[in-house]
Amino acid sequence: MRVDSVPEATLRRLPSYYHYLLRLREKGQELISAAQIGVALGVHHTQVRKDLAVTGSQGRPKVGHRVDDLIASIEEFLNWNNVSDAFLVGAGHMGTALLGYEGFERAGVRIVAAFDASPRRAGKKIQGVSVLPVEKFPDLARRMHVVIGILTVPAEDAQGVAEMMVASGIQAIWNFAPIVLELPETVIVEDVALYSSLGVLSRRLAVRRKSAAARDSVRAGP
Amino acid sequence: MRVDSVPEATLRRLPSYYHYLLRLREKGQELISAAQIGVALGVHHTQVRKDLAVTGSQGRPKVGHRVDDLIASIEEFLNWNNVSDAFLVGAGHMGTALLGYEGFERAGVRIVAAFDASPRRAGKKIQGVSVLPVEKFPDLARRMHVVIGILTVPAEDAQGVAEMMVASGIQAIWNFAPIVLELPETVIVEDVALYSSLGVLSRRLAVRRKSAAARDSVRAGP
DNA sequence: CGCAGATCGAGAAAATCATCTCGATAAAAA
DNA sequence: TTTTTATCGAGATGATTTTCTCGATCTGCG
Ligand SMILES: NC(=O)c1ccc[n+]([C@@H]2O[C@H](COP(=O)([O-])OP(=O)(O)OC[C@H]3O[C@@H](n4cnc5c(N)ncnc54)[C@H](O)[C@@H]3O)[C@@H](O)[C@H]2O)c1
Ligand SMILES: NC(=O)c1ccc[n+]([C@@H]2O[C@H](COP(=O)([O-])OP(=O)(O)OC[C@H]3O[C@@H](n4cnc5c(N)ncnc54)[C@H](O)[C@@H]3O)[C@@H](O)[C@H]2O)c1
Repeated sequence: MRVDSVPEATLRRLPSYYHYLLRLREKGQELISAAQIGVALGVHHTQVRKDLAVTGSQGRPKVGHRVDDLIASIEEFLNWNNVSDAFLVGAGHMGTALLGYEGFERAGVRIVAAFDASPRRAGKKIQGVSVLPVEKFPDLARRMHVVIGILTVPAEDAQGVAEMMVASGIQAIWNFAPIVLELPETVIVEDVALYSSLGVLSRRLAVRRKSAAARDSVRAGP
Repeated sequence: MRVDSVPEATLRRLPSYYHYLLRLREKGQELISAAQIGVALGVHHTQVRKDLAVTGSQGRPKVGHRVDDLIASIEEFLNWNNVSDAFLVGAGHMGTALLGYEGFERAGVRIVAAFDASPRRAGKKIQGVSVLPVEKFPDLARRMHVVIGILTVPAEDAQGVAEMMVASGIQAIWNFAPIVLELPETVIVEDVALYSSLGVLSRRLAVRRKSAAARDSVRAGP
């Protein structure tokens, strides 16, 4: 029996519903229909219903869903109401940006310490989070029962650091390095593939230019 | 006739092949089979073949593909060999991290200027890139024919800034804010949904914990 | 030179994901 | 009260993506 039979695509859309709903709540709106969500976020309304259904939230005909309920359901479904501690390794450009961000707490993650191999970085504090020598990671991770690791080291160091994380009890890795980590299947790895996103953008732009050029040459006459 | 009939999933996998191939080349490897790529990156080998096929690259039976050829094909397909200029708006934490990153040039994008609304930031240089007052964006974008915009402002400012970008001739937006932008369909928007990725991670971890707990309670006896 | 083994690539089959259809339901209007 | 209307949710249909199957091709070895 599959415990987790929720489509990955659904999982990826839920956070976007969530942020939209937060904005609605801020504006004081109490009710919302799947159709409205769909229009705002560019998703088909039946898809929105299916997505919301997996969180267990129910809507009422003619009324829609209570914004508060939806927010709570999504939070519970994603486990965003229980904040977990996380360790970050690689306090460079990207690592620093993540450390300075308050938004992750609402997404169930609190970065409680950062680690770096460079003596230049270790010892400092970034946004109130201490940067420690990476050698201290294993011991601290075990003692604090930290199971989430955030990986922001250069690609060539990523595999090694990831193995160290797993050996220290880390169960899930949020990986920013452009490399596919080879780890035991039991470890959850989520890649932030910035290049993928750039690839899509670049390709779309190139196709657009090409078809524009083709149109122009047709217009000019063959 | 659809010009761009390439699955989005393929587009997203290509950069990961690309980085893997770069590492192979560095190690001096000249040939590679689809099966080997598949094993290394966790993709089915027939899928790898289909993906590589869209770039126009051909392999030879019994030998595989030339690493150099594959790299060149992917670069050409994604238009990563033509570097385009880009403007970034929002020189905060995330914006600064992106400005400090040399890797984007290999992905066809060069950030040539940054813009910010805060007088504290405007006027400085970050990693050699000038930060200008955001008011200068429209004029400069037109004059320099910049068509790519990178959006790293807070979510509540994102829609407004995006509209300003589009009004200034921007055709593609790389959006880091957790909001779905409402723009003309002709504008290419690529969302870097960091929260989506965190949602997947969080959910997987929660499911894992739940099933572990269930197992334990069964073991303890019903 | 002919055969064995590895690999490719095209097309069929299967799985997954998105959209469409429709009856049910609750609120509001007649 | 009855009708109308907006919305939900379940199941059928359709589209897309992934995996399977198989014949073709190329290299190296006997
Ligand atoms: N900065 C970006 O905008 C950006 C964009 C896309 C991807 N990335 C990826 O994110 C990762 C980090 O990028 P960055 O720009 O922050 O790099 P960076 O060089 O600024 O930071 C890397 C940090 O990791 C530390 N480090 C190196 N090896 C280590 C080890 N073994 N243990 C602990 N710490 C170690 C370094 O001391 C440094 O502080 C890279 O893999 C990069 O490809 C970054
Ligand atoms: N930092 C992160 O790790 C992180 C993670 C996920 C998402 N994000 C998203 O990225 C965006 C930026 O985050 P950040 O942490 O860099 O925020 P930040 O506050 O550090 O930076 C935002 C910058 O935008 C500037 N700005 C605000 N309004 C502007 C306007 N109208 N025109 C021009 N500049 C303007 C501000 O002056 C500031 O310098 C946010 O939408 C955030 O949700 C950031």
